[in-house]
Amino acid sequence: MTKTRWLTEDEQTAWVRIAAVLELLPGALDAQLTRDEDLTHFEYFVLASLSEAPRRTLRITGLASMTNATLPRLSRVLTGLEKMGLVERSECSEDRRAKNVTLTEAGWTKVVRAAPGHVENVRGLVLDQLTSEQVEQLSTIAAQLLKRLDPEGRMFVSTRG
Amino acid sequence: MTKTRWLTEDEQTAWVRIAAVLELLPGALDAQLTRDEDLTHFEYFVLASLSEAPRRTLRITGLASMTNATLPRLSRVLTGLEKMGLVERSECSEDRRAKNVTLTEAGWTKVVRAAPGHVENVRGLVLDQLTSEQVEQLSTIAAQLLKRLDPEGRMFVSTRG
DNA sequence: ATGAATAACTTGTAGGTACAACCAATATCC
DNA sequence: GGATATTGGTTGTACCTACAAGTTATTCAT
Repeated sequence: MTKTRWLTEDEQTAWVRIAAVLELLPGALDAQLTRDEDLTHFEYFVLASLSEAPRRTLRITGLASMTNATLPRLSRVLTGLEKMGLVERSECSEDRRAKNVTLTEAGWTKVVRAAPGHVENVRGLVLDQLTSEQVEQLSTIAAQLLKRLDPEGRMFVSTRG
Repeated sequence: MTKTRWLTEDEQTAWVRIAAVLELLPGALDAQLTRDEDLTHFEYFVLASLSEAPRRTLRITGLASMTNATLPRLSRVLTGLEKMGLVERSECSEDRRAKNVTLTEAGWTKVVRAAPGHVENVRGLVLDQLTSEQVEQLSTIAAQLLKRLDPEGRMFVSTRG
């Protein structure tokens, strides 16, 4: 138990700002999607992840890992998406304990329909608020933080394998 | 309805990383506080906000605005904190509709006790992962984003009035 | 083989948050 | 000064998420 290294004034200011962004940005992302597409950001992320997977299909455990969801949480979200007709569960031929989830045609249509508004929102809230140099800086910073937050790179799938 | 400006490859990479940080960092902040102090990050933030207020007292509406909480949410969280003996409600003399919340002595002790671990965590997860130049960059970037996310500066109280 | 440990999901239950409805007090308007 | 609108806060209800327990299938040791 060593002595606490308190924050300098600049660090304090930086952290207050960062914490505020962490508090506000997720809500702003959710708001647009629920308003326009009746999807939470998490549901959208699930659908988008499936849409990029080979055959638009993933194992449930794999999807949970990629989306940082617990298995119970994902299980229930999938049930909801299944009721909306956006995804389908099916047996996994390789491991009979496991199940696959597939994006249905309606699910694919939904993602395609939702993507432009979401992208506009991301631009409006973040990318267009910054210079391209700042976007570059933020990208580097985020990558740096993820070394600690996600050492195994669970949240990065095929992208730059 | 104009044509969508899709993300460039660099923007895409940046956004995937940012979204991952948004997903993972709040959980990591919560985890330490609930493990070590049995407080959610939001509860800690409420207590910390009170601890910095004059007379350690605030109007409930003001506190809700500062913490980006809805009134119902804050009301219930305060009930919980009150049951733990960390805060107290009292009548507001200026407006009899309103109520004040005050940090109790036990609440003050709790914040003082919780702060070092929380600060260490913030250092370990964020500040110490970056160069001081990057912290500076991130601070500027966050300020830039808050112009849009929090145009009235609700989440900034006395700090640099 | 057969029994123990583990893995992939699902479901029971509890706690948290949002939206809407509610009550009390103040401000407004004629 | 009395009806109406607005503000401050709490509570009812519904949904969502977490933790723990349960179910079925696989693996591994003997």
